Amino acid sequence: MAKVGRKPSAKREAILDAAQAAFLEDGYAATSMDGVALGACVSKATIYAHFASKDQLFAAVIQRRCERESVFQAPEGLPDARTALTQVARRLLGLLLSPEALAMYRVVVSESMRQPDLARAFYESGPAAGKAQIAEIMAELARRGALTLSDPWQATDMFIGMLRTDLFMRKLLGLPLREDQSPEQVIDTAVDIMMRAYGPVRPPVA
Amino acid sequence: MAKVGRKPSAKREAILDAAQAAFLEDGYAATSMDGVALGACVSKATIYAHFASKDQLFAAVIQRRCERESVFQAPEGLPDARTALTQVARRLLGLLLSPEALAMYRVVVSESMRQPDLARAFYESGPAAGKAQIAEIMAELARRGALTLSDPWQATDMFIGMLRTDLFMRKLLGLPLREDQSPEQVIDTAVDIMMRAYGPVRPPVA
DNA sequence: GTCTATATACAGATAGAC
DNA sequence: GTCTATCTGTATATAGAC
Repeated sequence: MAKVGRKPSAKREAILDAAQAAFLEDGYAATSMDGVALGACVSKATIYAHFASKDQLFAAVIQRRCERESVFQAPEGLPDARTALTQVARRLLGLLLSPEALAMYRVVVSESMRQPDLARAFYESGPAAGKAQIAEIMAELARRGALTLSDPWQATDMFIGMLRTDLFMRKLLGLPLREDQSPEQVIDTAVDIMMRAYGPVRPPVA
Repeated sequence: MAKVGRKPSAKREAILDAAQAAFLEDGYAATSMDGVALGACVSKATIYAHFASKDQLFAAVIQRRCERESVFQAPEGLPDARTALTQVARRLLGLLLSPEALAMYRVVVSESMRQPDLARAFYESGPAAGKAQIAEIMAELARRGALTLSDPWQATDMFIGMLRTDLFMRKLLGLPLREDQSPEQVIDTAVDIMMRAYGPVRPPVA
C-alpha cells in the first residue's frame, strides 16, 4: 500500500479523479468500487492497494478537494465599502453556486453524521476559512472608517448568510430558478442592507 | 397493495414510523428494508404489500412529514417591529435547529438529485411555506408603518438567511458549537440589522 | 394482509499469480 | 503494484401458504 506521504503515482491520481467524479455525482452510497475502478481504468484490487477501504478513499477525495481555493484577497486599491463588499459577494456567491461546490456540500452534509472527521475538515477548509478571510476584509474596512462595526465576525456571519438564501436553496435542491431570481439581485440587496446597517454614516440611535 | 387514498391501517402507520426513524437517522442508502421491518414489528413482505419499493416508501415518509407544521401566525396584539421580528426569528431558528429538521434537511438534500419530486415537495412545504408566512408578517409590519420596505419577499429572504449562519452550519455538520455562539445572539444581531436597514426611522440617504 | 422462506443481484474486500 | 478470479455478506424484492 502507498505510504501516507505524497506518492504522485499516475494510477493513484486516476483513482482519485474517478472517485471524486463518482462520489460528487452519485453520492457516497450509490458509488461502487467497481464503478470507480472502471472509471479509472484500473482493477478493483489496485484501488485497495492504495486505499484501505471505501471510507478511506472517500476521505482522501474530500481531503484533496479541501486543500485549495480560497482567494478572497482584499480588494485592490482602496475602494469604498460598497464596492469592496460587492466584489467579495460576487466571488463568494459564484463559488457557492458552482456545481462542484453544491455537489460537495450535498455529499458532505449527507455523510457528516457518519464521518465526523470529514465534516470537520470540510468545515474548516470551506465555510470557516472563507469566513475568516472575509472577516479580515471587514475588519480592514472598519479600520479605514469605511464601515462602522464592533464585531467583524458577527457582521461577516450575517453577510454570508444573506447570500445563502432562496436562490442557493433552489440550486442546492436542483429546482429551477424563478425568473426574477439572479445572483446580482441577491448581492445588491445584501450589500445594501450591510451598508444601511454598518455604513460610515449611521443614524443616531433612536 | 393499499390504495393511494388514506388507509389508516395500524401496520401501515407502524411501517411509516419505523421508516421515518431509520431514514432520518441513517440516511436513505444505509437504511435497509429488513431494518424497517424489524423496527415496525412486521415482516418485510408486509412492507411491500403497502409500498411498491424502497423509493416509494421513502417518498411516503417525506411526504407525510411535509404535511404539517408551519405556525408562523402573526404576532399577537400590535407589537413593535423589533419584538415581532424577534418572535418570528425565535420560532424559525428553533425549528431549523431541531434535530428532526436537521435530519430531514440532510437526507432530502442528499437525495434531491435522484428524487426531484421529493426535493420539490420538501421545498414547497418547508422553506417556501415558511418564507411565505414570514413575508406576510413583514408586509403587515410595513402596512402598519413599523417597517419601511419596498419588497417584503426580498427582506424576508435576507432575514431568514441571517438566521442560517455559522451556528446552523455547525449544527448541520454535527460539530460542537463555539462557546460564544447562541441562537439568541444570532437572533439579536439579525433583528438589529433588519431594524437598521428597514426600521421606520431611516437615515437620509447620503 | 400477513407471514416464512427464498430468488437474485451486487456490494466491499481479498487471494494469489505475475 | 497490478492484475484476474473469487469469497462472503447483505440488499431489494418476490413466491406461495395461510
